[in-house]
Amino acid sequence: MRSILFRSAPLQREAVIDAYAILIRKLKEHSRLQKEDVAEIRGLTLTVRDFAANEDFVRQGDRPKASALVVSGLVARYHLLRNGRRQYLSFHLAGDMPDSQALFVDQMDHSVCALGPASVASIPHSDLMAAFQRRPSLAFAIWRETLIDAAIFREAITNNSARAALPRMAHLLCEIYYRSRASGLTADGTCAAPITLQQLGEALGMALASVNRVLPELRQTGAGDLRNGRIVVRNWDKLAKLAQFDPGYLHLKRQPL
Amino acid sequence: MRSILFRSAPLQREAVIDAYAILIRKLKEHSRLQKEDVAEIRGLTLTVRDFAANEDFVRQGDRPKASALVVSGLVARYHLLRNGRRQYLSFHLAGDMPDSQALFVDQMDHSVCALGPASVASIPHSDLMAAFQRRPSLAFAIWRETLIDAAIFREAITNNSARAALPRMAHLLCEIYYRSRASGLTADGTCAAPITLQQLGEALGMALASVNRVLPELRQTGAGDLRNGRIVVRNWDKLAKLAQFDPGYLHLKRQPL
DNA sequence: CGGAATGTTGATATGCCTCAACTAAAGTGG
DNA sequence: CCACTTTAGTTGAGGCATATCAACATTCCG
Repeated sequence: MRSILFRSAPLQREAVIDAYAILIRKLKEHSRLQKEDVAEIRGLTLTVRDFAANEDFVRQGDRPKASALVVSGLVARYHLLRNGRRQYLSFHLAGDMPDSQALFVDQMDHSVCALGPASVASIPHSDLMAAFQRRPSLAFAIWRETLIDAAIFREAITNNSARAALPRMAHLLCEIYYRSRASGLTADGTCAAPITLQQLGEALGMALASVNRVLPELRQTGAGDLRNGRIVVRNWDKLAKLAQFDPGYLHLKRQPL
Repeated sequence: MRSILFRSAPLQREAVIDAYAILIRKLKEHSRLQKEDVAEIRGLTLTVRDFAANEDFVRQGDRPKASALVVSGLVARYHLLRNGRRQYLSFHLAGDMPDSQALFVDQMDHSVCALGPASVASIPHSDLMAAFQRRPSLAFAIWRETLIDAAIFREAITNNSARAALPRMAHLLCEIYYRSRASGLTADGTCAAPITLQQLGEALGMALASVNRVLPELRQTGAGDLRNGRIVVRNWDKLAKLAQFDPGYLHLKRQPL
């Protein structure tokens, strides 16, 4: 857990500037921001830190005094069960605030970790609360963000409870790809998704062996794939149909795909 | 769908007064309310309606202009799948606001229905937004409410993905009972839960036949039961242990059970 | 270069689903 | 109020999807 503050100054400035822009961009995906809102965001104190793959930055039971903002990389929330098993709950891209709930709920009921190497900014709750007082519309934008999170959780309940292995896996790939695309993180029908097969199983409620049977099956359909830490979409319509994927629940601006 | 407005006046007044008290009580379960917050709540326009069992009051695709507040009875959120199957997502007791997300997310991605007969109050979004402007702390209390909802969704992901049938069912009973108790809705170790076995299966991602095998199995442990639309807790410690139930995620004030 | 993490594949077991037939209860209309 | 219809609950037989266990290949990383 190295803080970027210990790096060379130019790099730090660059990273911090990016972080503001990334948050602004993300909130604009679903909310209208006035100039004043943007100004408030730029007034927030951001401290960017780099994390290695599999490093936790929030743990179940913590009482954080700051909220995280993903600047780059992929992070995930997960429950830790008694038997040591993990249940991954959601994945978060650049611009996401994977622990914004800690603003109003004292104790973390889950952990958050980096999946691959990731940069995460930390924003003091006090800064956010002060900004909310001055600009309620900024609070509403972040509230909306947490509500979309909830919609993603709901979809995960349905996905893991009501869909067979293949469509279930396809649905998760659709979701990550669609959200990546909305955030401008895709290229050539691919996006980064540094998820191991073990983790994929722990997200979908499947055994590792099953993941290793279903993923090649999905590959063979020619619709899409997950390989070398990247999602590859070969035929979006086919993949979405296979997954019964309807992006409405993401509440993003509709865009052709 | 009969509006209580068509009933005799005294009944209406009684119901409306109850509804305010119920919301105030509920928010106090996790948030501190100042006198001014309570006054704002009492200034909201509430319209109470009665619903029959299985009646929807919000539908997937709707763009509601008012938020619902459960006054009595049990309601549930659910996804409707292409094949007509339902996936129940969460259950809501008196005091809950099962569609508060509609305040900031335009279109409903799920439906809400009454499970048994239920009374539900409707609060115009405009009223709520105006109250939020005057009392940000009230907005934060309701925000917190939506964040606890999200925690319940997360737990459902874990429950339906990582637990076998018996503990899974036990966990849901624990949750509903624990929340009922926090809201003062239990008596003699029982609480109302007008859920059919079919619906129980559609909440837990289990086939009806499986529910009909696992429920008697749970009954035989002597820990708890669901019968005639009521949850019966015979041995809380045993039930909670069986379910691996840890109420932390509900973020309520801890209370001995 | 060695060890750990990740990915692959096969054999076997089993929990849960599907299908089906039936009972019991509840609600409805004559 | 009773016959009828519908909904809810029960139970059995059989099959299949997915878990579990195990051995091994591969890649990553220090």
